[in-house]
Amino acid sequence: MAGLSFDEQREANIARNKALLATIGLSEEATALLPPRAVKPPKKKKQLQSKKRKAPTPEPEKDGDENTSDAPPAKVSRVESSGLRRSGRTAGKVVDYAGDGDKLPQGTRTPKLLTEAARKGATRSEGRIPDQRTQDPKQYGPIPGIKVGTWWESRLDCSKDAVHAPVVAGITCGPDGAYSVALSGGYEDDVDLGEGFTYTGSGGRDLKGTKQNPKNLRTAPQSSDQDWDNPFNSALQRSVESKKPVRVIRGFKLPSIFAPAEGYRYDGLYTVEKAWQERGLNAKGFLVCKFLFKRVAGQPPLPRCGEEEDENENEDEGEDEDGETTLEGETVAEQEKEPESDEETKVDGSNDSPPSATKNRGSGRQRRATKQ
DNA sequence: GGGCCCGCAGGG
DNA sequence: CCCTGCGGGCCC
Repeated sequence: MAGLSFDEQREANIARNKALLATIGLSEEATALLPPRAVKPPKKKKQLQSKKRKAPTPEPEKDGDENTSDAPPAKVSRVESSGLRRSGRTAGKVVDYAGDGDKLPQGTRTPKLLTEAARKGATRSEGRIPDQRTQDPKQYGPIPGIKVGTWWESRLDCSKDAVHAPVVAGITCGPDGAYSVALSGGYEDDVDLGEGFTYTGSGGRDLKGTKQNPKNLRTAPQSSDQDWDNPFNSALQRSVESKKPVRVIRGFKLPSIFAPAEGYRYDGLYTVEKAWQERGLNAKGFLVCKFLFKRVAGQPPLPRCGEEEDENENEDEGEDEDGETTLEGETVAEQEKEPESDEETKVDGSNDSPPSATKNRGSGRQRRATKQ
């Protein structure tokens, strides 16, 4: 297996990944049916580029300022507020979360509920992201108060909500498997069918460059084999055995119709069905660790492309597409305590009313295709 | 639009 | 304390 061209190798890998997805009942055809608008017509790019940022505080850092959390509950809508952009490094620099001293006691930490907006089920995270983490990301299953479909502008915001702690890393390790993973592109032979996907592990990247050309990067192209000694990969391997659910977030860079147009979105819980190794799409064909994920049944349907939560508030239980009588009731486990609603009839997410979004942002993010 | 630092959170 | 990791902004 050395004579394959890049494209041939790519096709072979994708075919293999799809075949594995088929073993858990997922096919591309089924995926194509789901939404009315699977294929996205070319859209006209709208400005949307500027990352409006919630106004931090006029004063970069002021000592006094105790408990910043009492911020305005309302806030609402992600008003662009025109200018005002996250001035990265040069500006304030010291962002100092945790405000003054008061580091979390680590062991025992008062839960401290999220803001009203969060509990109410805001699909957007604006205005309610805590300055410092209020919940423990090192727990399996859903994060209390964070609904499926919650969206963040950045990985750091997602981290603050404890859904996926690392800011760069894609996998969070735990004793009985990974707590969470992030799908953000980066590997061309990963296949995302929404209800399931294949995922590539960590390691084998040349972050420090070469001796002659030293670098200090956070991500880089594959330069060696990935192995199971890698703590991230082994964690996902344990997930296969433990069957513990893994929180999944999809990022805007993911080349998939299930990727959010912007930012990062919590897509609920998945289980890792299988772990294996295969040749990656590297010129040298380095080995990569791969994993087969399957979405836990009974969760809100995944939005496609630009359609986040739309207005479809309660679409009743019209058992549409894939839903097909799954519902298992308690199968979803503690997805949330809602004893009254016997059926899944929309557990959470989906409802809510988008403040102003209306998201037309189709953001065409074309399918890969590069790398000819 | 690509290259390049550099901050953040976790683990060893 | 050092290193790693599917970010992200800035500069070129």
